[in-house]
Amino acid sequence: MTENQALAARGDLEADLSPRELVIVRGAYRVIARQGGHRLSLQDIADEAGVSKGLILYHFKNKDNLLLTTMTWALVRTAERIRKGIEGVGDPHAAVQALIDAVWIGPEQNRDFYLLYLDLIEHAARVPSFRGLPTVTREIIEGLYAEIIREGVAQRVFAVADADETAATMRAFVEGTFLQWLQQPDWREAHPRYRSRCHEGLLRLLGSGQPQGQP
Amino acid sequence: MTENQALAARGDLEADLSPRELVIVRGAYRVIARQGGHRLSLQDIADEAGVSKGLILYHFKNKDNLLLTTMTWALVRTAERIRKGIEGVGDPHAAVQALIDAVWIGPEQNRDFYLLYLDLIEHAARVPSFRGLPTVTREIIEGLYAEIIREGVAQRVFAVADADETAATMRAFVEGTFLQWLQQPDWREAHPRYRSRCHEGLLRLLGSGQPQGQP
Amino acid sequence: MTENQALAARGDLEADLSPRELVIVRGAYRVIARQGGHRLSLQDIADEAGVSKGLILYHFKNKDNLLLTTMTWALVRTAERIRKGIEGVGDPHAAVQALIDAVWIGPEQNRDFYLLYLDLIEHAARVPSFRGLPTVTREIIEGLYAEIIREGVAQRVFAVADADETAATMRAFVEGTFLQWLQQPDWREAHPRYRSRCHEGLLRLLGSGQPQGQP
Amino acid sequence: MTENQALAARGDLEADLSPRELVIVRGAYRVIARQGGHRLSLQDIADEAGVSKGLILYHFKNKDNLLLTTMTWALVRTAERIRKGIEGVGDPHAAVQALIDAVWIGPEQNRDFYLLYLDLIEHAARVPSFRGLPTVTREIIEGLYAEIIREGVAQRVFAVADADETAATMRAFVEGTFLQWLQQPDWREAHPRYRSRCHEGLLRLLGSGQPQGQP
DNA sequence: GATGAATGAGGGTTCATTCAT
DNA sequence: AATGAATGAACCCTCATTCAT
Repeated sequence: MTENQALAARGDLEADLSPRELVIVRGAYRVIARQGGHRLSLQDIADEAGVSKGLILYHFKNKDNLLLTTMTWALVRTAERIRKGIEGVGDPHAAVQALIDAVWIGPEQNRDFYLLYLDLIEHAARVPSFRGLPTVTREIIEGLYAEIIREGVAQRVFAVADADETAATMRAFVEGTFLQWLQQPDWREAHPRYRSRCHEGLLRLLGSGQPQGQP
Repeated sequence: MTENQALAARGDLEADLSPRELVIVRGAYRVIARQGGHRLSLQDIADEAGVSKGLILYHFKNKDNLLLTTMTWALVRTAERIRKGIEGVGDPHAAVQALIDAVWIGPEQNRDFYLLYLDLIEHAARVPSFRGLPTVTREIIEGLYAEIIREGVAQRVFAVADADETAATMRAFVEGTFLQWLQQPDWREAHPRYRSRCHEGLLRLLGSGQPQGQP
Repeated sequence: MTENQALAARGDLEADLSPRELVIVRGAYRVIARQGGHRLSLQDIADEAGVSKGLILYHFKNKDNLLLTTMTWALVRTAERIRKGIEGVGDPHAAVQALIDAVWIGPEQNRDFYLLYLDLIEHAARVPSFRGLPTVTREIIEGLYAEIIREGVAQRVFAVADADETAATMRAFVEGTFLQWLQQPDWREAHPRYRSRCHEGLLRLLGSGQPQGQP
Repeated sequence: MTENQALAARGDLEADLSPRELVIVRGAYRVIARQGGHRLSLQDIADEAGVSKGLILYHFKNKDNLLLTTMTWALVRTAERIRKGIEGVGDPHAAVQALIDAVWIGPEQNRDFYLLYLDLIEHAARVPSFRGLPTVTREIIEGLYAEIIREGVAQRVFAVADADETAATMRAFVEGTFLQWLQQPDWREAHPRYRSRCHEGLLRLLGSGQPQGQP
C-alpha cells in the first residue's frame, strides 16, 4: 500500500494548530461527541478544555469555524489511523482484516466519531462553509479502499470490474453498517457482531465471500 | 407479500392526528427538511403551517414532542409507501426492482427524508424521548426486506443463509448508499447513478448479482 | 401661521405606536438623554421602562430600530410643540418671541433634546438606516421658520430676500447657539443668557435688530 | 493679530507626544473620523496606526485617555491652522475672508473634524474627564474671533457693541452652519454653498452685511 | 380552540484591560 | 519598549414557554 495523496496533503493539519488550539479542538471533539454539534455552547467547550470562552473566539474567530476545524481534525486523524493500520500489508485478505481492525476500534471511539460524522454531513448539507468537507473525506477514504482493491485484483484474489466504483460501494456499506450499529440500544455489546457483519459484507462485495450455507 | 406487523401497529398514526395537527406536522416536516432539526424555531413552523405559535404548543405540548411526532409521521409515511410499492409483487427480482423504485423516488424527496433521518438518529442517540424510534424503524423496514428475501429463497432465486441477517445487511447498504449520495455536491444529477449502484449492490448481497467482467 | 405639511405627515407617529411601545420609547428617550445613544444597553431601557428586555426586541426587532423610532418620536414631538407655540400668532415680532419661548423651554428639557439631537446627527452620518432623518427634520423645522419669515416680509417688518435661505440661516444660528450652551459648565444658569442671545441674533439675521451701540 | 494666550498654552501639545505616540494619535484621529468615537475598538486603532494593541495602552493607559488626547490634539491643530491663516491680515474684511478660508478648507477635512467635534461635545457632557475640553476650545476659538472683531471696530468697519459677546455669537453661527452642512446628503457638493452662506451671515452679524433687497 | 404579548434564560460575540515574555 | 495571548464582563439577540384574552 502506497502513500495516499489526499491524506498526505492534509496530514499536517496538526502542524497548523498551536498547542493551545489543539487543546481547544480536543475539548471541542469530546463535547461534540457527547452532546452533538448543535447542543453545545462555547462555554461547554471552554469548560471541557479548561480555557476561557474568550480564548476560543480569539483563536477560532467564531463557533462555526471551530466546528469546521474540529471536524476536519477528527476526519484527518481517523483517516491517518486507518492508513497506518493497512500500510505495508501485502496480502489482500489480510489487508481487509487490517482495515476492519483499524475501522472498528471500539464502541466508545466509534460512537464518538460516527455521531460527529453525522453532524458533519448535516452541516455540509446546509452550511456553505462546510460544503467542501465531504469531498475531501471521500477522496481520502475511498482512496485507501481502492488501493486494497487494486492490490487484490492484481493478485487475482478479488473479482472486481471497477476499483473506484467498488471502493465507493464498500464505503457505503461500511458507513451504512455503522449507521445501523449507532441505532442499537445495546451498541456497546453489539459492536463485535456488527464488526463481523461488516467484514463478511465487504468480502462478499469484493466477490470473495464464501457462499453462505455451504461447507 | 403480507401485511407487516410493526407497520400496521403504527399505520393509524394519521388517525391520531386531527386535521389541524396534520397541517402543523406537514409544515414542520417541510421546515426540518429545509433547515434541519436544530436550526428551526417554532415561529418558523408556525409561519410555514400558517398557524400561530401558541397553537403548536397547545397541540403538541412542547417542541421536542412536535419533532418526535413529525419524525414518526415521516417514518411511517415512508414505510407505508414502500410497503405499497412491493406488495403483490410475486417475482423476487421484480420485487427488488419495485423496492428500488419505491425507495429511490426522486432527488428532492429523498434528500428531504434522509436529512431528517440523520437528525432522527442524532436525536435518538442523545435525547431520551427519541430512544425508541430507531427500533420501530428497524422492525418495519427490515421486515419488508426480509419478506422479499424469504420469497426469493423459497423460489431458489436468492442464495442466502439467514433472511433476517441479510435484511439487516441490505438496509445497511441502502442507507449507506444514501449517505454517500447526500454528500454529493451534484446530488440532483447523481441520483440515477446511485440508484443503479444501490440496485446492483443489493443483488450482489443477495447472491444474485452478475459476476462483473464476465459475459 | 398655517399647518405645516411635512409635520402633519408625521404628526400621527404616536398613532403608530401601541401604548406599550410608547412606554418603551419614552423610557428609551430618558435613557438616551441621560447616558447618550451609545452608552446604553437594552437592559437600561428595559429597567427604565419597567418591562423585560425581551419585550423591547419583540416590538422593535433590534436596538437600532428602537433608537430610530425614539429619535423620530422626539423630533416629531418637539416640532409639534413648536408649531403649536407659534400658530395663530399674527404679529411677526410676537411670532419670533413665541418661537423663542417654544424652543427655549427649559434647561433640562433642552439639554435632553439637544444631546439626543447630536446623537442623531452622528448616527445619520454613519448608519444607513438613519440617513433620512435629518432631511425630514430640516423640512419640518425650516418650514416653520419660513412661515414666520414670509409673514414678516408681507407685513414689511422683516427685510429678507429669500425666505427659505434665511430660514436655513436662522436654524443654523439657533442650533449653533444650543451647541454653545450645551458646552457651558453652568448650563443651568446660563440658559436665560443664551436664550436672549439667540433672540437678538435672530432679529439681527431678520434685518430687524436694533443696531447695537446706538441709543 | 497677536498671539492667543490659551492657544499658546496648549501649542506645545505635540512636544508632549513622542513620535510613536503621535503615530497612534494620528491613527486614532483617522479611525474616529471614519467610524465615530464609539464605534471603534483599540484593535481598529492599532491596525490603522500599524502598532500593537498593547502599545497603545502602554502609552495612553486606557481608551478614554487616548480619546481625550486625540481630541485635544485635533482641536489644537485646527485652532493653530486658523490662527496662522488670519495672523498678519490687517484689513478687517480681509481677515473675515481669511477666517472663512481657514475654517472651510474642504469637504472631507471639515466632515472629519466636525464629526469628531460632535463626539467631543457628547463626551464632555457625560464623561467627567472630558469636561474641561469645551472651555479650552471656547477660549481659543472665540479669542481668535474677538481679535478680528476688535480690529474691525477700531477701524470703524464693524458696528458691534461687545466684542466677546459677538465673538460667541459668531462661533455659534459658524458651528451651527457646519451642523446643517453635516446633515446634507450631498455634503461634498454643498460645501461651497454653505461656505458662502456662512460668510454672508458673519458679515451680517458684524453689522457689515449689505441689506438684502436694496440696491 | 386560538392568538400573540410577555418573559427570562442562555448563546455567540465584542472588547477593554492585564500580564508574561 | 513592545507584543499578543488570555481573561471576563457586558452586550445584543434568539427562542421555548407561559398566560391572559
